[in-house]
Amino acid sequence: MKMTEPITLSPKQAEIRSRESRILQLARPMVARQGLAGLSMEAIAKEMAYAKGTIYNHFACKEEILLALAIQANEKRLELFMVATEKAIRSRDKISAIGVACEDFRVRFPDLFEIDSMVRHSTVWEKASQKRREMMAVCEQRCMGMVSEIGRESIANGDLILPTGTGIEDIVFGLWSLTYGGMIINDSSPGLDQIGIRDSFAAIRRNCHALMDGFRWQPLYDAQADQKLVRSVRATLKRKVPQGVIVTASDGKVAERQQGGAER
Amino acid sequence: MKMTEPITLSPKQAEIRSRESRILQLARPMVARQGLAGLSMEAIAKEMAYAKGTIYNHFACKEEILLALAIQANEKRLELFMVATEKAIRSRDKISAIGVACEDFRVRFPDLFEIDSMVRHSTVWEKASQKRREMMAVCEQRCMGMVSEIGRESIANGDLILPTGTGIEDIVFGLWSLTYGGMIINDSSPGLDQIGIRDSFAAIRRNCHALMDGFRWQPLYDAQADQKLVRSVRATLKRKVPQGVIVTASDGKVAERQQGGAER
DNA sequence: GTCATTTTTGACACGCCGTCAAATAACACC
DNA sequence: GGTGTTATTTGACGGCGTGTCAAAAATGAC
Repeated sequence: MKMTEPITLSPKQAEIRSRESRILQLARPMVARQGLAGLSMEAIAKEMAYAKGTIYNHFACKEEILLALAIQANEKRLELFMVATEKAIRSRDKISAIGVACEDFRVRFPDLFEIDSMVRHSTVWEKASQKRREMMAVCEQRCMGMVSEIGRESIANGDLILPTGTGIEDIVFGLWSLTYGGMIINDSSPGLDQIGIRDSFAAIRRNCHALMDGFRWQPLYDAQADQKLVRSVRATLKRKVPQGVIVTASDGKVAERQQGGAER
Repeated sequence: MKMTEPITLSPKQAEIRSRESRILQLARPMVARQGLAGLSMEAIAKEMAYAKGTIYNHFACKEEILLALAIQANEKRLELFMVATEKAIRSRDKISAIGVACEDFRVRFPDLFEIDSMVRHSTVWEKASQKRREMMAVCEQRCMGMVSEIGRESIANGDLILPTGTGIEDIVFGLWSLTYGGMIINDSSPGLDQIGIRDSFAAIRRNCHALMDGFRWQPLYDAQADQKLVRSVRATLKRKVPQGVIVTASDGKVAERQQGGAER
């Protein structure tokens, strides 16, 4: 029978723990290059000079690894959300700041963005373990919840008045659809810019504002003010969140590993 | 050396042609069930009682089959667009009608919807042949183009005045992102309705209207009028487009095969 | 009926998944 | 250090699938 967690880790235990994140580190570029098919348990084992079985001790299948990476992705995204909203005062500005954070995430962690979207396919989702699915769900709720909270703030101080039959979640859902959907379409629609979309991020941002304007969420869109805010949030993100990877062990503990950040 | 296309097909030629669509018919449910991984050239060959090599004569790889199905999907969607807009008079109503057509497509051809989104992944897209990719791009442009055209109509008669720096394509892109993104998120976000989204289609529709309202696209949203329109379009679609599959041979010829339609 | 051309066939080489009994390493206690 | 127990690692194995290609079979023109 297994006792409760020991206070100190034996050297062996520690080695096993660290292996977990090494696997994820190796897996990430594989997935980025070739999708789920490019992620090979065999290849990971060979690369790490372990037998295949050892890798399977950590993750029961490819999909588990993918989900673990997706969880990292959402943690990173949430981190960006936090940093982005720090300085904003009016609620609607906070929403805009989160939009910029989404762009930033997409640009600076394209592989994580991709992984996050892969995980949504039922064929992946269904193969992963209950436990990890729940962890993922929690991550997602935290992101959504943060935006909803800002919305409620806006309602409380009178900046937003909901039409009857519409909840703040519906609007959050809309902003999210617009942002996420726009990015997916932009990545995958051949000749979209040919049709007239030069800067798809700008278009997405503009559309989010139109959506909020449509609900008369105050203060209404002002091109100049928006541009200023976008620039400021981008600068903040660049300064406070250097390139990096959050490595999460399966037990939920988190370790940070910086890759290219100039500052500590 | 090959001559130009003969006017009449030899029996053998005809058999080969028809095999093409039989393959697609078989492939469709496979993909629907298990995604790309569930689509097996081997299984198709076995099912059809041909050798594997024969299947490879038609499609160089799984991805080719998937793309062929995606093309069918887009043809079907365009058909729904056409039918849906038939009766609308005001441009903005036509846009709403297309939104309803998107819902209808999602509901009645969920497998095609899924296939369409699978094809967007770079790992699939890149493996398919140039030729088929172009066919797909054309299909997509036709759908987009139809919506843009309606937008231009609105501008021409004064129902919509674009802000400077915004093109009609940007708004179309927004509507599309909202609709497509919303459906994807709805399918894949665990516990979205738990958070408060009961009827995601209604939410998407409402958000599309908010987006248009945000651009002051006339006539502005009116819940009653909208509900009436939605019902009417749904009825029209059900009547004029019974369940069916468009089967397209690789040469672009089209054959229709009805599955469950009561009327011819 | 003959022969050139087109089409089909299925064995083959390869790669990967996930399993599991046996081998090895770690540890706890004397 | 020795010994027995438990935890971990190993890699061969069966299964499934891809994509190829030389040989076999079918087709059709004369």
